[in-house]
Amino acid sequence: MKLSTKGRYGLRALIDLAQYSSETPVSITSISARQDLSERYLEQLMAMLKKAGLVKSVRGAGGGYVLAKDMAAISVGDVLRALEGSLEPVECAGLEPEGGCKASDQCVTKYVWQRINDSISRTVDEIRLDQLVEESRKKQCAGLDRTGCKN
Amino acid sequence: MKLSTKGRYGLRALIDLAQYSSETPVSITSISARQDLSERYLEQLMAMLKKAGLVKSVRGAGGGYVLAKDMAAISVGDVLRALEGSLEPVECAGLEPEGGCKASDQCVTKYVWQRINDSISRTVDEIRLDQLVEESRKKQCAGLDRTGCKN
DNA sequence: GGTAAATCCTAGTAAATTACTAGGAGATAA
DNA sequence: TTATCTCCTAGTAATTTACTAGGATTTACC
Repeated sequence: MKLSTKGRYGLRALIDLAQYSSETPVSITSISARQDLSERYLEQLMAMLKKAGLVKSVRGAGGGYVLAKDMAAISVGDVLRALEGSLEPVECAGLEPEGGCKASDQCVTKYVWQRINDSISRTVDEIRLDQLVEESRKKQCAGLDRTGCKN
Repeated sequence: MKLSTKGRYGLRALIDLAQYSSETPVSITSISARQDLSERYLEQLMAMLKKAGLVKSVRGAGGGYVLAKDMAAISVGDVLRALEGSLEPVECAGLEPEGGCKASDQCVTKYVWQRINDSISRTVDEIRLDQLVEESRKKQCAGLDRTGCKN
């Protein structure tokens, strides 16, 4: 039940992007320098966020990334699902009649997995990027030394 | 953010044990037959549950396992934590001053991990084994064909 | 037009983790 | 004494993770 580095790094990167975004796009180089992340790896995470429609890219010199929508319209759930795939703790928790096992409507544990899933979803969907950026400004995280931080 | 087979199989096994427990202990052989699980693997899971104080074992012929406490005193959280280790989505979510990163009190993402952690904990700690056994009896899961079910 | 600064795209890969299997030692009821 | 159990430690194939590597392409600017 651990989040991978994709989710951890990716959310950090997106908060950073939101915080530093203005008219001009923010480059991977600058994000990875501030957040102490591998440029090459971050590149892949940004590709996932782009595919999910959370960021837009500007190619060429002076290019980079900008948020594709308003900060308030992006939830932590959107970000984590883009990077981690489904957040369901067990696959059968979903209601898809295809992937799920046949016994699932008689299955007691399914009830458990579904409740865990619901509580995670509710939580991540109610935290929005603008809240985090606000919080970050308050805490003056800009100068935060990220060296060695894995979260 | 997936639960491993330890948590999935182990919870199923423990519900089965609770359902079939009486004066006589329940053997791994019988649980694994009903639940379609590997005996050898289940052995290891039961050892973890025993170490966590959730079940007691009776050695020798006619032996097996019994719950170490009342069903109502065992939560899904107890079971999953025994089998999966901490359920925290990210290590720094904990308050341990040792393992956590130094920057953690200025760290915005920590707030996110902590909220996810809290919601998972609240959910799994409020579901108790007796509720699941009750539910299982209602649904008559005894005859449920578990062949190939991975959850 | 050339160059530097970017994103884009695909592969490869070492390390860790998962999900088991295997082999036997020890305990106990019949 | 034997069959049926738990207990304990190792081993291991497959998968996943967390990157790194090598370019191709696009674009601003001189």
